[in-house]
Amino acid sequence: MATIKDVAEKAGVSIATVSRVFNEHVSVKEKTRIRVLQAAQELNYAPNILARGLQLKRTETIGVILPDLSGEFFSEVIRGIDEIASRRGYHILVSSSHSRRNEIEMMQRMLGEGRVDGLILMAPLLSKKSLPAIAATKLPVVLLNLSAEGLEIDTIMVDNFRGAYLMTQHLIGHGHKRIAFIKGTEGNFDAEERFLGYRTALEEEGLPITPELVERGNFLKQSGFLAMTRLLSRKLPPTAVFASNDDMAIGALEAAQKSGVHVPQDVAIVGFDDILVAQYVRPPLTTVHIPIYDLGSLAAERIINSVEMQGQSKKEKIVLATGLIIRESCGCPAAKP
Amino acid sequence: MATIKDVAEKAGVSIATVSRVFNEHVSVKEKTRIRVLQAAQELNYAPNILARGLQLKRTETIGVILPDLSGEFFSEVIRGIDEIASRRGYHILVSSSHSRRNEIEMMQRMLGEGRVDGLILMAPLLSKKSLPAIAATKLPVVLLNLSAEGLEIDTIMVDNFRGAYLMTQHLIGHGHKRIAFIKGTEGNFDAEERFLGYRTALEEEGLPITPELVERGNFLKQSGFLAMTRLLSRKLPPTAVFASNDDMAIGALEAAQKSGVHVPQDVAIVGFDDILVAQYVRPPLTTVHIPIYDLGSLAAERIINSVEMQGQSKKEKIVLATGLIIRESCGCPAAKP
DNA sequence: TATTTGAATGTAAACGTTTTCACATAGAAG
DNA sequence: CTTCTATGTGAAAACGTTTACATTCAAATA
Repeated sequence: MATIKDVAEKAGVSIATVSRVFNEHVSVKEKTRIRVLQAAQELNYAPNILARGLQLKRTETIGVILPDLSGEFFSEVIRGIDEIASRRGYHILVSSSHSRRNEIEMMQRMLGEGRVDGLILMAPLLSKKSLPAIAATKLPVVLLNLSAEGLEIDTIMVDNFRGAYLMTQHLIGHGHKRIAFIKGTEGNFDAEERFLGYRTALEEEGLPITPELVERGNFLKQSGFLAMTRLLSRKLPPTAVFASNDDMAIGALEAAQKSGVHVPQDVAIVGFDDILVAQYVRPPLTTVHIPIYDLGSLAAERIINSVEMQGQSKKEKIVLATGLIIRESCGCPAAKP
Repeated sequence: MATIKDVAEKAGVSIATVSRVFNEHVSVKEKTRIRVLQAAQELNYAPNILARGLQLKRTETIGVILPDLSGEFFSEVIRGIDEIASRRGYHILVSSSHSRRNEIEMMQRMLGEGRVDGLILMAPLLSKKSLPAIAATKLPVVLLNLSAEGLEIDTIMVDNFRGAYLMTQHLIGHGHKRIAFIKGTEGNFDAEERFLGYRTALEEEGLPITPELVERGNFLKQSGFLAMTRLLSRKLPPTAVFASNDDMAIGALEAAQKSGVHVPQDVAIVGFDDILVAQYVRPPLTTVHIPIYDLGSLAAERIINSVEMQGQSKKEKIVLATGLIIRESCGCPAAKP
């Protein structure tokens, strides 16, 4: 690869001048500017980003740590991030963390290595204890779907609580009294918020929270299937089931169909996330919509602003609204989108 | 951030020694090793990757350029890449190109800037003319789904031709004589291969290729819908429709249902890709399965090997097998997976 | 003409590493 | 007591940039 030195030599100038040309400095004569550009062109020169980054302490790269790279959810988030990042001239360095220990460690590494200018961190398993460490970092960080109450950290969240609350109310509105809940991964922030929404709605309506109607799950389809199977075997099975995400809801749907239980006639099933498949499944799934793409694009927007203001930007807590998507699996007559 | 110098000072050694400790050099006394590690720990030191990369001319990062970041397809590819990359200690730098000009330019930049050790390039719009430039690069490149016949470039492809060929034969086996085809994006490599498979099968069976049964499309659902609408308005409509991908097939399905045409009784519809939704749609879509995840993981495997052998590795052309997934939309009686 | 000014360019230090080479120390061999 | 050989460590160059400061040179001013 050609270096700035080669270009300087070929153009008969010093490396300083070449640098100035490439950084669009004012004081360089038009004639030499052209000569340098010409030489650079011929040598196929591109400034080495590492050397530049070392000098400037900027890399024009933002790191993204996500819990998992599979599934539609995360691809949407990445799409949102990438769209904004590339529009503003940034690159993105993606990593997926697979465990709790991993999350922290990757974060530390990314921040310490000087590889990225800022970090978008979606770490639903992160414990509250590690948050102060994040707040203390010099590098800008945006937290996705994780509360950092009272700390100086940018966060963007989805209104899990409200979504779950509204959905539960909707089911109650249908006249259901025995509404089961399939929880998400233990310790996962979103999972807890959603459960809270469910509980609160029940309490407000004066309905009991029956432990035998609250099942464990881990956000995977399979666990929804199993949870539903257990629910159906109860002496008094539920008349409605609220799964913490669509994948589990679809698993539950399959379990019901396998047992000859009709949805929504015998039991209503609803989910959360509004993934693409939700509308193709039979019956189409009533669910809570999350603005996934916006989650990513907003995060990118904020982190880049923060980077360009050198961390002087005011920290914000943004909560994105969720909304019910009424389809057929809750027992409503077929509704148009 | 703490630098190697700070650590050296704190530990009372030279920076060379610190460096040796972190690179697991042999000749450093156990006692000083511990002392250095201790100091590093206390200062929360992590080697600056830019400085190291500048010196070593390695970044342990591989670049990934994909045509678009939306949709299940690309998220699967990325997942495959990331899985292998992180297992082998590499990071991935993701970019999506939105146009043909973009593709080339991004590639050039990534390669020139020293940012990545190797590049995984999925650029279905890349013209053949730019391939020699790629072959000439020092940095390892793996091409995804793009033929580089006769050139010294690693490529990994999916057997589009065979998949389309088999699927067409399958439809012929059902007794169809008027089989329509909805093409993919003009100039897209996959699109062309698939069309070729369709044509070849028809020719071999002595069936005519009727121009009025070959419709344009662009791989988006909407275009499948429109193409199907046009097909249904023909004097002699097709009895089977083969869409170049599942998204368009699903669009076609919706068009048929909207016109009151029954699938598969009145017309069979099949797709290509085997995306997740394909199995949830009614009727479940018969399609061609592509090992998407493997495409990514194999690419990562190869590029990293290539990087670690400093480009001395033998270039290979790998073709991944595709296979029919028979569901109900082709008229076969419900088949178990 | 001699001096000042300002624009254009060059010189060299700095960024944080790795690594070659040289050096110091200590024990082994003569 | 010298000389030799390991063994561990340090000094300094190199990687490719940016930029503060120094220099040059021509035009403007006195």
